[in-house]
Amino acid sequence: MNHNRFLEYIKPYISLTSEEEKFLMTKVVVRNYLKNQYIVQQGDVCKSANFIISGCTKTFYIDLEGNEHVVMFSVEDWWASDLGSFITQAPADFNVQCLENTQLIQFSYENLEELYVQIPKLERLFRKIIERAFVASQKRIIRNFSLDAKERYLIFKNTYPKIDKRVPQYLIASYLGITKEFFSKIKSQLVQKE
Amino acid sequence: MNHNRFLEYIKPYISLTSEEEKFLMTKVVVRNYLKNQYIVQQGDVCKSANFIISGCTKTFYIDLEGNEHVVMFSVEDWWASDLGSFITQAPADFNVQCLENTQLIQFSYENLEELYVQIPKLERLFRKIIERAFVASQKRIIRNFSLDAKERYLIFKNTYPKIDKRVPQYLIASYLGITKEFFSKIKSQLVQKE
DNA sequence: AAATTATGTTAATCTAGTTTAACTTTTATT
DNA sequence: AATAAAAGTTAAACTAGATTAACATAATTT
Repeated sequence: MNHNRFLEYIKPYISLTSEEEKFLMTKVVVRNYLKNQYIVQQGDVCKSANFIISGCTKTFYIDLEGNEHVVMFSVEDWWASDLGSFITQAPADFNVQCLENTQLIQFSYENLEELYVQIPKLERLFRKIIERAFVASQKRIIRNFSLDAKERYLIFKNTYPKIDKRVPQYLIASYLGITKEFFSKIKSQLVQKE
Repeated sequence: MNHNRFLEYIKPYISLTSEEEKFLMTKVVVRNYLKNQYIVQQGDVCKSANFIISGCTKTFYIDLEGNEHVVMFSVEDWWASDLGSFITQAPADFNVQCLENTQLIQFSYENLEELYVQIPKLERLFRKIIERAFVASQKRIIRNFSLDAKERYLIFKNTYPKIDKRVPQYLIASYLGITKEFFSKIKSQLVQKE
């Protein structure tokens, strides 16, 4: 029944027969992680594509100075993997860590390759998912260049109101590319205006 | 013969029979643009996926203050489209303009959909291409947050030495997210160190 | 309930990068 | 060849955001 969430998720993209759905289910693993556990560690190979059934993760990078930079947050119906590491099976640049207890559906690299062969429609599914992710990523680059931190925060808050309330504020600051101190300043300015 | 460049390009990803190659060729158009011409205009729908045979383009965004922000450069063997507009067939956020006379292979939206049906391997091809593009885009976001402008420029110069020499410097500044004046300062600092 | 530890705020000082403006060099156009 | 337009440089004044540091308020752990 935990698979259902994934099967619902893919319906707007492709339709599978019930046999295909059953076969797919035999090729995935449902796994539970506790808050603060790592799903992927920088330097290790990301062995599975992870779909979130419940919970919340941060994907982040520790730079050479030891500073943490949040690349993305993932919640229900989204993915939490180091895709670069997964597709090349090379060491990960990013960490993925649980911000809450999190339940995942995991596609191992080998099983997903097999699924692509057995159910070619899945190529289409993942093509479409990644197309959208790429477009969002490009737009974020542009926003980072053309908007100041306050504007970026307002867009974030509007786009992901649940995440804004759900994760520690210093991680949102990191996602926005600013320090927690400056983020604090921005928020107090926004409160005063109301 | 202009198709050959594309057929070579896809070989690392998928292998097509010669019938498939021929069919594919009937579904694309080769088109020539002059320097400064627009392939895609912000506000219009991006009607085709464009593969560059020769030439060079910039993909850019004009913000509300009228400032230009370069999202990417594209040269031979790369793509020059507003993918977000193409996949949704909604108005483009970005412009794509030729920096040189440019020859393209164009896949119209309808023809590409048909190609996906007739040659399902193409789903795999485009999945893999976009996976890589997404990974590169994520890494760029992180670099923009964790490195200063000088470091970003050195990485750009190393990664795309040809582009560095091929396009106007003020566009590279825009791609790096800095002003042309500050870019000029950085470069003179780098020259002095040698 | 006390004590840690994690998270959040405020304010002073500092800096990477912007803005403005004047100037130089290169490239296109007549 | 002359002129205009586009691209690139330099320098002074300025600002968004970083840094440092001290403090405040949750949230956990003992």
